[in-house]
Amino acid sequence: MQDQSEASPCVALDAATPEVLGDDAIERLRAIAIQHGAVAAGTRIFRAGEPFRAIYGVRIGAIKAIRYDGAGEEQVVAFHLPGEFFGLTGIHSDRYVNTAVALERTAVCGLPYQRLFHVANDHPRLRRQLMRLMSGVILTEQDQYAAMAGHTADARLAFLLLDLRERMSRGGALQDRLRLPMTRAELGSSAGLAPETTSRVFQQFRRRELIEASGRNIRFLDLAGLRRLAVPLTHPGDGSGRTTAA
Amino acid sequence: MQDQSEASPCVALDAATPEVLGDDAIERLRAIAIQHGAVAAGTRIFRAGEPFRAIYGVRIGAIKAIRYDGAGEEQVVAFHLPGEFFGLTGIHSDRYVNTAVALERTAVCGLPYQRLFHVANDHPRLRRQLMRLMSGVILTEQDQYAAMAGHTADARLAFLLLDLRERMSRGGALQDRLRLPMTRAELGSSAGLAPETTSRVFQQFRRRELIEASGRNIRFLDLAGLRRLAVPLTHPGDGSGRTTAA
DNA sequence: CAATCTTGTTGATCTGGATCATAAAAGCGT
DNA sequence: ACGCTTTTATGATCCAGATCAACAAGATTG
Repeated sequence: MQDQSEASPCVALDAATPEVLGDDAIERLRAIAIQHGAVAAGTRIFRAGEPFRAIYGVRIGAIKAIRYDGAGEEQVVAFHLPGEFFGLTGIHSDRYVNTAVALERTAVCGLPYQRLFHVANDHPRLRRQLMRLMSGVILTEQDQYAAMAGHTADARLAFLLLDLRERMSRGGALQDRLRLPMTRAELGSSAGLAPETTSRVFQQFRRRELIEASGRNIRFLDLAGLRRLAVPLTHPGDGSGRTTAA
Repeated sequence: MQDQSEASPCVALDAATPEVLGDDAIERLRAIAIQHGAVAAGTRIFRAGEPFRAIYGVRIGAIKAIRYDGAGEEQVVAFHLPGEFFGLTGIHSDRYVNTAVALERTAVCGLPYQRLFHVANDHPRLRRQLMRLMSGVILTEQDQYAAMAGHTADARLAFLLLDLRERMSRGGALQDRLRLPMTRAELGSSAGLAPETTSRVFQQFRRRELIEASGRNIRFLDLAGLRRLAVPLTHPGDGSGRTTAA
């Protein structure tokens, strides 16, 4: 458990700073958080059907949440990046409904739900933060849904790339280069597209000089062009004029 | 505000009975709940961008949550039926992100969020219930997403019909007849399909004798057949062997 | 460093569903 | 009951993307 990288500790519940939660809450969260060591790509954090115990935060790496579609075909439901939480559907069902798999060398931390709930009993601000967190997940989910339903392959992937770009540069300035943690097939699956289509759309983006891409390394060349292409997720009146999911 | 029909009062937070929450909590919830009178089809409960004040529960009727896609095209994000809550994305954003429109003569009740939160301060069980509620919404959203992404029009609509059937017979026994509160176009939009396609799939279902349908009145003739067709949402290990979203 | 396996690319073909167009029904207001 | 509007049905055409297939390029492993 050599935590040289203290990046995105579990305690930073959806960017909740000590000022937001108060020192005591942070302290107690730190006490119940289970910092798991880094695991290799392909490791399952939990499987669908297992009893629900804890919600998880990503510290470093990336997670995919998948389901097995009738014929055993894997379907990607969501990606989870550092600073984000997953496993929340378990609260309702008392079981995990998705299977969570590490996409690369990944470290997560667990917040046992019962204990988390107890801590929240003493900290109204933590309660508020939890509600915000869950609401944010609903929002992201809806954004995703709205962006995929009834739109072209280019629009979907442009949306996804811009979304990943925002989420992969948590806190820091937005990068114009990034290394995708997932395969084309996984990216496609999450957008309801065949792997071949995903690959072809990437080629198209390259030809149009919207991005550079060699393997999983992406470089954004023309953000405006991509945004024009992507499904515009207008959240009117939020003042920031932002277009992609938070 | 003549509430002759006390069906699905706002207080029954996701099927939370007095035994679950305790009498006092129920009492206080009742005190803050705002029972709105029935409104006509087409009435907007709130608009995207408006400041968030309350979450809403459907008492009677039905709601569609919509977004306006770039060109002003309306996209249905979700339907809300009696006993269900909506507007929860506002918690995160402090603004409503969807527009909520009554599909038919509809009565809703509002739970002002700040007050709800205050009540919850005194009632741990209500807090737990709220978390469950939000988690359940995330789950439903994901189910929807997984059911739509990368599946055929038949599969999507079969899923939707079965899902609506379950949700429209809250509590009571499942009906084999039901009256859809939405048009083909709205149904299609929520599944990412063109209205024409929706209509054609309905015809196909009729020919195959899976359903009877005259206008918005549906009669289920062959549930097993529909289920075979629909995207199977296996939630493994939940014991009930249920297939559609909760 | 081969040998193997996974991932990514590209081509050819085929089809499900969008789109365009038109007509028949339902609703609905008066 | 009568127009008027909205919704539903159905046909014809077209195209985006799935599917099948083959291969190139990285990764991984012994």
